[in-house]
Amino acid sequence: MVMKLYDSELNIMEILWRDGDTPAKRIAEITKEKVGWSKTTTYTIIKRCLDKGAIERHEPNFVCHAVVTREQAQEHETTELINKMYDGAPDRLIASLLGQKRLSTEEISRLKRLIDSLE
Amino acid sequence: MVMKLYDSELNIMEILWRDGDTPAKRIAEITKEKVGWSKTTTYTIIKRCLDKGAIERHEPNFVCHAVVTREQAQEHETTELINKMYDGAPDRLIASLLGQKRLSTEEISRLKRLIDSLE
DNA sequence: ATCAATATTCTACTTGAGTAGAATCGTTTT
DNA sequence: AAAACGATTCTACTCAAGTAGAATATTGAT
Repeated sequence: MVMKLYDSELNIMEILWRDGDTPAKRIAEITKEKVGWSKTTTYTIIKRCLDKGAIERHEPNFVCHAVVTREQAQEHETTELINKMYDGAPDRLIASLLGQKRLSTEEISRLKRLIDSLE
Repeated sequence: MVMKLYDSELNIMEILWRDGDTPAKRIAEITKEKVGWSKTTTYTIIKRCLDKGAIERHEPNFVCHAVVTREQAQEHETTELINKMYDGAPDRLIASLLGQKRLSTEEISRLKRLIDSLE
C-alpha cells in the first residue's frame, strides 16, 4: 500500500499521525488555523486521501483514520529522493548527511554501533 | 546560491554534472535520445536554468556550465525532505534509513570506513 | 414537522511545471 | 547577396496539484 502523498495531503496526514483518529470537522478547524484552509478545501483533500486509500472514515462523526503510517510515507519519500538525487544508493545519502551535518562524538559512536549490528 | 531545481531542470543538470561543460546543441541531442525531448523543450529548460542562475552559458557555441553543484542540489533536496518528513531532524532520517533499507555488505563497509574517518 | 444552522459533496477555477510549434537569428554555400 | 539550413528564442498550450464557492445533506431547536 504505497502511494505518493502530495503536500496538501500531508497536511491532513500529519494531524492524524500526531493526534490519532480525528473527526473531519475537527481536522477542518485545525487546518483553518494552521494553514488557513477553507473548510471545503479540507474536505476536498480528505476525499482525495479516501479515494487513494491513505485514510479511512468511520461513522459516527466522520472520524478519519490514517491507513498509511508515518513510517511508510517517510520511506516512500526517502526512496524517491534516493532515486532522484543519489542514483538509487542509500549509502550515498547517508554519506552526504554525515558530510554536511556535524555530528557529536556520541552520535558517531551510536551510529557505529548501529551499523555494526546490521551485518 | 540555493534554489529548487525541478525534475525537468535536473535532466539538464545531470548532463552537466556527469559530462562537464557541454554545448546547448549537444545537450539537446542527449535529451532527445534519453528522455525524448524536442530540441525546443531542451532550450526552454536551459533558459529557465539560466534565468535562475543554476547554469551559465558562454560563447562560442553556447557552452553551458553548471553553477549549482551536484552536492548543493543534493543538500537542498535532502534538507527539504528532512523538513517535510522528519520534523527537521537529520538524525531521524539516518535512523530511518539504517532501520528500513537493507544495505549490501559492500555498502555497510563503505559506511563503516566513512564513519571511522569522521572522528 | 419545519426551519435554521452546520457538516459534507460537487464542481470548477487558478497556478505553475512540463512541453513544443512557429518565428527569428546566424551561418554556410553557391 | 540570396537561398538553404541549422541553432536559438518567443509564445503558448496541456495537465495536474492546490484551492474554494455553490449546492446539498444532515442535525438540532422550536
